[in-house]
Amino acid sequence: MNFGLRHIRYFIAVAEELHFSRAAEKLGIAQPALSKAILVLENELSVRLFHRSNRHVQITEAGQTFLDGCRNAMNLIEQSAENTQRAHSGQIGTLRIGYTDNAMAGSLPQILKAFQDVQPGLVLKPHHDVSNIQLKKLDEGELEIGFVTGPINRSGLNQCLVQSEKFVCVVYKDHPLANRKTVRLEELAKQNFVHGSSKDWEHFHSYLLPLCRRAGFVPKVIQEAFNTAGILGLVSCGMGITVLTESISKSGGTGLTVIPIQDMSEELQTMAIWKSDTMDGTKKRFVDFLQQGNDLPV
Amino acid sequence: MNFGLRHIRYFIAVAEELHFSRAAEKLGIAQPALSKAILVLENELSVRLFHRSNRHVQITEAGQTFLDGCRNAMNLIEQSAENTQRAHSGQIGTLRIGYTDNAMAGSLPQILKAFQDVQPGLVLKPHHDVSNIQLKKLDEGELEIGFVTGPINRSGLNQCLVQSEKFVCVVYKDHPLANRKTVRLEELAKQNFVHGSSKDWEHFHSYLLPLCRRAGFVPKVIQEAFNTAGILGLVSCGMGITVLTESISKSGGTGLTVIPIQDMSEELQTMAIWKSDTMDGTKKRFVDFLQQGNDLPV
DNA sequence: AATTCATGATGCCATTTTGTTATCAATTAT
DNA sequence: ATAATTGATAACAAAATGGCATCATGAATT
Repeated sequence: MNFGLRHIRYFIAVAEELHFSRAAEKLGIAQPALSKAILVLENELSVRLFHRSNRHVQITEAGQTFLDGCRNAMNLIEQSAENTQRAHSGQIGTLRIGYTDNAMAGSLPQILKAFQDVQPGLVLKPHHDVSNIQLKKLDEGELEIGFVTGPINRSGLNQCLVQSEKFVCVVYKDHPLANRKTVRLEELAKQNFVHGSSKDWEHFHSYLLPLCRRAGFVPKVIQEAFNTAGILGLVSCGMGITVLTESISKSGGTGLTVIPIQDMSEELQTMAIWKSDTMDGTKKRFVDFLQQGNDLPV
Repeated sequence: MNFGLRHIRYFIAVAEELHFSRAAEKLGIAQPALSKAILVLENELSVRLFHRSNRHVQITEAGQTFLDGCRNAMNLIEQSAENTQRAHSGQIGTLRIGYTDNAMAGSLPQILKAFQDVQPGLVLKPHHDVSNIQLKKLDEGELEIGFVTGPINRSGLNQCLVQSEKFVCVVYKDHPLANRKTVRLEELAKQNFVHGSSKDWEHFHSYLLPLCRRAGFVPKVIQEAFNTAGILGLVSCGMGITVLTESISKSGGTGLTVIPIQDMSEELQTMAIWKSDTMDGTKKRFVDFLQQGNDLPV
């Protein structure tokens, strides 16, 4: 098997014309070159592909078999080269996108929808993961884009602000604070907190806890849940209160009261984040779409 | 699209190893040659296929797309080359075989069955045609093998005797001759004959008529039919008599009597026949199988 | 029968492609 | 800081491909 695409192209031409001189002309080469190329191919396969008399050329049965295969292969390769170029320019492809509860409760759905409208050739595969896991998956190439709680300070990653939300206090509707218009953070010092589990929510906590510490207390956590729905469920049945962000706290359903936190200027930022090397076409398209001007390289 | 199978092979190797030096070693070439080949491929496609840092090589998304296509194409080509060789050696393929009523009523079914048993990879496609048409189709490459009434005297065709049968007289069961043990050919001079239509049966007649002429008469044809079944049908309902061969006259069913013809040494020969150029593998196998020693080249 | 014609094969040389060795440049590990 | 790893580059060698002139053969023409 030591022939090339060139031989295959020539073979197809001869099979189509059944005439060496004409096929050679069509290929833009001289007839002897074509004769030689076909001979090489025949030797390589140890198969006679054409019956040639000096009057007529006809394809052998084996030649016909080979022709079918060659036609398919050539189409496949051409098609594939085209797809490759489209994948390169980002017209087709797959984008694995990580998201947090915060991102999905906020502006991510609209972003994905809008992007799909502009780039219908791309398949988006969203994966729900907390920020830490997303960072790991980005590193290991299991995600192209993450939507995480930020900002992140890590080299090799670029990011872009997607949303910024105030923290709010969520209590069950019979709670003493339930009818307050606002609370101050330090008022929560003696409350029982429901939190996300330490391991998975470490990232979120790393933004919230310093603020509590600044307000002079460490939250008294009496219960942990694995996700937002779990936290809000525990809150609504009276286990305690929690602090989340505006948009996500809306998803809790009845039995809950959301109270703005007074004098708290810090917001929880959700960032799109991606590896700055390996900028493939699809990723580039998505990032360009996101940025529309407001890049924040690390 | 000006790259070759070589580039594709190299690309697959690099994609598998994700390491130029190792891939080169595996391919049995030096690393710079491989680097250059991949660069050529990338330029040709205008697509970066690998992200290379000095420490790691990873495939791009576009590269992955191309890899899939290349793998398929390579498999296809390798598979196809193999099939081509098998087709050449006659292990696989198709054989279009023409046959006359005589051949099919005689030994052809056993021949085809026996050949299929020995060469299960070959597809046999039998076509019912009178000898003339078969010869034309052989010429035009629409048949590989014909089973015709012979012998044939034509250059470029080889043949091989398959069966040789006595002529017999077929009459309806109430016919005056019906209870005779044998007849002589000249006794049929005054009988009404049912024949095959002149055009299609010309070939059969060209063997039978000279024998009648030698016996001193020209058959009085009162009815023509298109095929053997038609002839025997007309005979059985009393339209006349006919002369056919032993085996085929057995297929006529009731109402008919078959009478050997006395003192008639000539027999109707059925020959396998094929073009002597264009000896493809499948045809060669079939011919070798048929001959088992007794070739009759023209 | 002799001649011409059509057509694929062959020999020889030029050009292009492919490959090798030595070396560089950049990055990581020690 | 130094050594090691690894892909890219340069210069040259080998192999492949292509072109031109010519040959060989069988068919068509005279």
